[in-house]
Amino acid sequence: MGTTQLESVPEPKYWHLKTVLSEALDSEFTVGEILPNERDLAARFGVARATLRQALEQLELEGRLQRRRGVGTTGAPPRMGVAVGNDQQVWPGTGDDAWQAVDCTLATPPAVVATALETARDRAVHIVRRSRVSHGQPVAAELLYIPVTSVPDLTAIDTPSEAARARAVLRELQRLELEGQDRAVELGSARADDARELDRLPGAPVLVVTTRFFAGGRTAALSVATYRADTCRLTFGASGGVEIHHGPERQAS
Amino acid sequence: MGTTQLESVPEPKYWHLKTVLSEALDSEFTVGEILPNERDLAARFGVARATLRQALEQLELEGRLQRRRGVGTTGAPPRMGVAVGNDQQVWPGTGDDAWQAVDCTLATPPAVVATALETARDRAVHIVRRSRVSHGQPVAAELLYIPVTSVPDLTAIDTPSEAARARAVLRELQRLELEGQDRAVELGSARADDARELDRLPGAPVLVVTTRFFAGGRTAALSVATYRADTCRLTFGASGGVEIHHGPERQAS
DNA sequence: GAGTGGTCTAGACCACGGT
DNA sequence: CCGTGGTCTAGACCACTCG
Repeated sequence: MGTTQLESVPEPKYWHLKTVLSEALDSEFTVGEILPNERDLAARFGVARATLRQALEQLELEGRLQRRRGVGTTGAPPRMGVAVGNDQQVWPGTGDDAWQAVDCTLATPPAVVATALETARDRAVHIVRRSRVSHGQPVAAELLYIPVTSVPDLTAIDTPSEAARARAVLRELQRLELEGQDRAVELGSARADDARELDRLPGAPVLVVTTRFFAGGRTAALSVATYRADTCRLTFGASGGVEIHHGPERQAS
Repeated sequence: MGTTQLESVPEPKYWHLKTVLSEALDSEFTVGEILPNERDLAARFGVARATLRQALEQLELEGRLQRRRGVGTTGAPPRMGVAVGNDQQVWPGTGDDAWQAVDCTLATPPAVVATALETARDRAVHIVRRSRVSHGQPVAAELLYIPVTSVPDLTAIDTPSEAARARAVLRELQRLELEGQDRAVELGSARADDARELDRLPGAPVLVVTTRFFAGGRTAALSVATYRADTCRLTFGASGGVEIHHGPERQAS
């Protein structure tokens, strides 16, 4: 690689650093290999640690590396494809292995959820927590809001565990006829509890997938699933997702 | 002798700041209103500017506010829903209002694209650039890679503009029978050219939507679309979804 | 206890948008 | 020109993991 050409508009240092490190990751480091610590790297490049960190943050955001406090910085494997929607629309928990029910509580939903459900603010809803694991790693945490009116026949429960109660609610929900659903994806940052479940620090970037389930002319359930943005590539559609994709570089203009 | 401290986990300052500011945005500021500059805010909260900025960065990531160099920091409108996939699978540029063709070049694709297209590294592809505007704002930039073999009958062109050539390629592509498509969403950071087109700084967070189009048993085209993550909520509407949102025509200032 | 990444400070200068 | 956010520095201390 040549020397950087001096430009009329100087490139920020951290941006140039990011490029250099990215290339080094491609050529000189293997996945999982730990690279020098931040103080050494900063010294090696002749920049302040904060500047070096700015580059590392971007690379972590792009899923190129992984940093763990007390341990070090390692090269990251390519993002895993996580199927989040096949064409068929189904209730949550249907023939599903990907998600695992955790627990279930009965509470009044936050304001945003209430409006999305078109329910009164003070109507209680079931809140089912589920978690999703892929390739041995936690990849998503979900909160499923189900108005009590959607599962009226839910028998008074005498279940051994929270998880069992969650499954009972889902089973009841599946008896309704699903009329349609609706999905949105946006960027967010992990709340404290989600962060813990996803093994990340609070504020870590996440992809929030919001799904509305329609039945009986109403919104019968609302799912808010937060996926680790650094390790996941959300896939929609038929095939099982093949290609990875990082990368810069296009021909010059 | 230790006195046991119950709240032994101190919340980071920037995290607390973020919460306070977020509440202030909800109650005390209207959309578009400019809030005090960073130096004032930092002084007001008794923290260093860098710490204050850490909080602002998160809020910007979540689409709560918008910062522009030389201007200031303003409250942001709710994210706009951007339809990125209806169930029907169609070729790009079909009955299309959302996207606008910009130009078209012929070049060899980057390595990642070549493998995704299952084409030889040195085979040229058409690269069509398109941009998408919603509510008067640029929201996405797209690169469409189309192997020359997908549009063999493309006549030697004598078009007045680059944009016209782009449209010609798309028209030719639409003559094939679309056998299926494949989508993935992941987090990325804007390359320099995309950033310019999206009116953001390089490195700004973007949602990268990769779509593969299948025809004739091959991947006939590959679309890589980068959406502004701060202002966009990608919707995959299926049903007769009730999408609202709001082009709030507030007075220009 | 040693070493790692995470947080925080108090400055400085730069690039940009408006006047 | 001025004021804004963007970049950068050279330190410091904290929280965590591991041997």
